[in-house]
Amino acid sequence: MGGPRFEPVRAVRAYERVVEQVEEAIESGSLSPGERLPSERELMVQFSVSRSTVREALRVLQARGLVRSRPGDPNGAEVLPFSPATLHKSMTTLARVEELSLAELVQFRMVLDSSAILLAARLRTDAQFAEMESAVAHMRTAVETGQDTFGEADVAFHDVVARASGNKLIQICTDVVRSIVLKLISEKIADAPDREALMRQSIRHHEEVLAAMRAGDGPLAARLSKKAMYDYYAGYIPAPERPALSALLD
Amino acid sequence: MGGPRFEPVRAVRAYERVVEQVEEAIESGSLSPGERLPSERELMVQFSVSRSTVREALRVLQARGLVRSRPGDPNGAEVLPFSPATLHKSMTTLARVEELSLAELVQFRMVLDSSAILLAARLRTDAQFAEMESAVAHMRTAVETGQDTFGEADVAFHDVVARASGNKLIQICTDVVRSIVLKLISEKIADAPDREALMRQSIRHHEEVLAAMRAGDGPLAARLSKKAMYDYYAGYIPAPERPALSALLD
DNA sequence: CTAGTGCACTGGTCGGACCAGTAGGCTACG
DNA sequence: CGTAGCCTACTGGTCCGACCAGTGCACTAG
Repeated sequence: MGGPRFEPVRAVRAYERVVEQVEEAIESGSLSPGERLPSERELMVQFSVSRSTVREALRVLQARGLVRSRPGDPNGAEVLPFSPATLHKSMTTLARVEELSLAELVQFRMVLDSSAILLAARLRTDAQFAEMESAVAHMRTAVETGQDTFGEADVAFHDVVARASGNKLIQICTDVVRSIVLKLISEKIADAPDREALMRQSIRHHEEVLAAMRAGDGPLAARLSKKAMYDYYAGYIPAPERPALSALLD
Repeated sequence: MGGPRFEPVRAVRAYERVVEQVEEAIESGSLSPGERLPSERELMVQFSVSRSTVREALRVLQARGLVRSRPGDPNGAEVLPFSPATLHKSMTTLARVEELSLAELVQFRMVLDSSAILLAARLRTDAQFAEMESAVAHMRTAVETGQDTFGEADVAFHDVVARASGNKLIQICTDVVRSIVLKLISEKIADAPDREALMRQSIRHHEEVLAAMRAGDGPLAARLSKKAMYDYYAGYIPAPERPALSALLD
């Protein structure tokens, strides 16, 4: 010990340095969404690398959701506003590769959703509360008239709640996890024999949550929402995993 | 309406189809972590595309954290086990580009951590509980002896808890968000004038949480953990954002 | 049997070429 | 004079062939 600590000189590839520079420019704000990068042929001059290298760098940036390029576009690649698409992508592969069970996903939804409701109970605006009410009303009419928009209305409800929580991270993760869960069990839901009963029960639960929020009782609303989601999804989850789910219920 | 619904024929690029096929092979399990892809020159024969196209596809796969390639390796690219690295990456850029505030990140940690504790209170093994106790003990000795390992021990504690929750998603997200938060305020923490007082208070809070878990009172442990994290981080958060944070406290 | 040396691969980079698109300026027609 | 249509100068997407610096393994010389 003592003596100068030399760092291992990892061979840094040319395209990586291109990625770094562009990334830096974007994250520092000197390149804003909507702006255009120079053309590939221009970039290869500026970075003094070959076009292959420029293209590989652009592929990486594109994979990270930072830019998009369109063939034939007289301008260069477009700098994109951040979207949770890549977050969504990596979480989806996480779910598939890492064998995330449906139970874990639903459990995570319960956590996120109940927290969002707890926050929304205190921080929501009246307009947002009205949105929630109209979403639930929409759920009800969907069931009454036999329309197939129950799911959409349900999603809309939870979207407003997530927005009202004021936490973008909660909002994004809610969105991502929900879409994964829905994709996993969309067929099962459609085939459920007691589907209408489940929907009616769900509506009741949503109304109870709204009532608690109206009364200003955030913790109660949060608890109710966990219970609601548990009741809605428990049927699709293997019995041995249900105890872990119900462990979330106070 | 009526008539055949034609889908817009989005020009699908060659390298994308290569990506899809390899991704499919990996996620379906026919290509397991540790296995090797054929060499680039072999792939360009199998897919009958040029090497440039193969390389662009590999860059995308690499950016998604699915494979890694090393120059000179006689074997092809290596299929990687999933790692939250890309999740971490996209969340970090989210934090930088989308202006995720420190308050939101800490709030999210409070949500994740308290839920993990709620679950761990019921699902933990005795060995895991012993690990938690030893982590807290380590925190204490670090403060007593003036060692700089308080942070590590703290991280170790929350790591055990996340593991004990039995939910891999909670575990991964906890890890990612925590490292981002720590990076954001590592300097501030080191410079805090009342640092030792904060540490002692934090230890007390951890012990209270442990006591509640020992008593089997998960909800209490969860509530205490939220309070603990709030007290520990509130000082670093601008006053106007603190109400949103404390809204999580029951 | 071991230590050293090639060799036959690997991925990384380069340069040049062609294609199918697009956008905008220009021309020719109304 | 205005507009519809073409034309050109770009763009990104793909291909090819070449070279380099590494790596591992087989082979050879000790």
